[in-house]
Amino acid sequence: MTARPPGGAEDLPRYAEIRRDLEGRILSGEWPPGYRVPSEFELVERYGCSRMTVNKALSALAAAGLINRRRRSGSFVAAPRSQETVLEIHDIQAEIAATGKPYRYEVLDRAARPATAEEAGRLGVRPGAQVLALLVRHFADGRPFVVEDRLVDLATVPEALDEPFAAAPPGTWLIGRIPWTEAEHCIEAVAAEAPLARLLQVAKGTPCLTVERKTWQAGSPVTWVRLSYPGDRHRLVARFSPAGGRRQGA
Amino acid sequence: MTARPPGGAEDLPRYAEIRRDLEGRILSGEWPPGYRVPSEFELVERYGCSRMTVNKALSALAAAGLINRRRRSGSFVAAPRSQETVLEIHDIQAEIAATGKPYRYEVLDRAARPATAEEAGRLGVRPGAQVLALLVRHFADGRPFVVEDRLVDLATVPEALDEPFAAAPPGTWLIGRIPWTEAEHCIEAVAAEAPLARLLQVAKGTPCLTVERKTWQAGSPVTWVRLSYPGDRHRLVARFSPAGGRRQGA
DNA sequence: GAGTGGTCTAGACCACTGA
DNA sequence: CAGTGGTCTAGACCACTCA
Repeated sequence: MTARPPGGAEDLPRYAEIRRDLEGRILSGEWPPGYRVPSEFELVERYGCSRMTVNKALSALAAAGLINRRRRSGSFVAAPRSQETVLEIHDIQAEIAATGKPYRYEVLDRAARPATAEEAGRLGVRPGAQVLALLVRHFADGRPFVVEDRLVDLATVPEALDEPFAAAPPGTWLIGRIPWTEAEHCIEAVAAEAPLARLLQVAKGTPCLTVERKTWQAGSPVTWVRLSYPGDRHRLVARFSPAGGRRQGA
Repeated sequence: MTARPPGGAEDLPRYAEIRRDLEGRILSGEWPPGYRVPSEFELVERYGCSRMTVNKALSALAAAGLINRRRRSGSFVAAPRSQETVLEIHDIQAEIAATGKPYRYEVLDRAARPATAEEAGRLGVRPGAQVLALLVRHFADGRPFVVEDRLVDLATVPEALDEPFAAAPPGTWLIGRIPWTEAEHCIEAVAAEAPLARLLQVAKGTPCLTVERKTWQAGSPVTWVRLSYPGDRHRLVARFSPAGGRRQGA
């Protein structure tokens, strides 16, 4: 029963072929939400392969959220999910480098000190905990690109205390040094206050896109950062396809 | 060789246990980027299980981007990835309902007509193609929450032509009716022009967060939508953990 | 050539749960 | 109780690629 389909053997592994086939029926609407997908045994017969192979295809579909599986009942086409997107927020240096424009940054402020109440709340440490506060401005093509306001928890990253961030900006330095296990992002539109407007060289009140990120490692705060982009010079773009093509790394 | 570890049998399946173990070593930094993970055969011996089981754990880690696998060479801990987040953008009705505030919407404009050049560019159809253009305002607690500017490709979704969107707003109607296979998002901060400001009942020039989304089904455009939120009333929040806890459905 | 991952098989036992 | 998925085994062949 290892016969290949004579027509369109597309060189995909068997399980991928099966997955694509089932996926096509779901995405085309031929199998609407709630439809009961054939059982593993039925698919084993239909495709002439072993159960493990069919199972691999079905598990992938379940992981992608296209079907729900229940013992004894079977597998059912899932209701369409909420619009979802994977937003990759790159290292700023890499982001600017990708545009081909010359990159430069300057550390405007750098201070290790006990966290104020507000900073402690942002970073998720107790007030008075030692933090490293940084203010960095990044330039693309000589123009201000983004202002970076950062707090680093010195309890989690003590080696940051002696780092001058002369060779690499804090974001680049931190990534690749501290593996993070959890991150929370908050994206909003704000009007530039006077200090920010001055740093970005825009008029006061200019809409800015801010990305706030809090990062943890195994439950311990690592860093909090707010990136403020001039709204007319930056946008976040993301493309997503639900059929599981996520994560191509690097 | 089916001996269970005597200490902490956590009731996880064997492959999940192995995965967690390896993941812990990677995320803790014990196995730094570039480190060569033991081969499948070594892991088979170490954990006393079959190769398929080890393979399942390693495949999951590779899918999550924590390791790279190369034939003949082995599996290697991947370089930390760019900061990434999964942003779920919910149906507006559901989004407001989640806040507990009363929800209401009104269709301000609804016209089926040939696409202008600009509209055709947005939606990805040829100029003159029949589209349904919609302008909808959503209210939370009686206040304008978001303005929805939408184009629907009538070639892909002909049934939209006869839909008055009286029972449900276009977004809700479309989702659950048209399975989408690909979406592109663009998020930016803009100053509200006069018409938008009037609709949102904010001052002209107020920073607004706009989310533009283009949706395809198997290569055919489905809909283009721009959602404009007053910046001081809305933010996008997302939490992400790289260890694979994505996608809990619904 | 040999080590590695990629895939697949033909079984098996179990847990769960709906009829 | 019987059907379903969840997991696992002990092999196997192959493709690739580094040494």
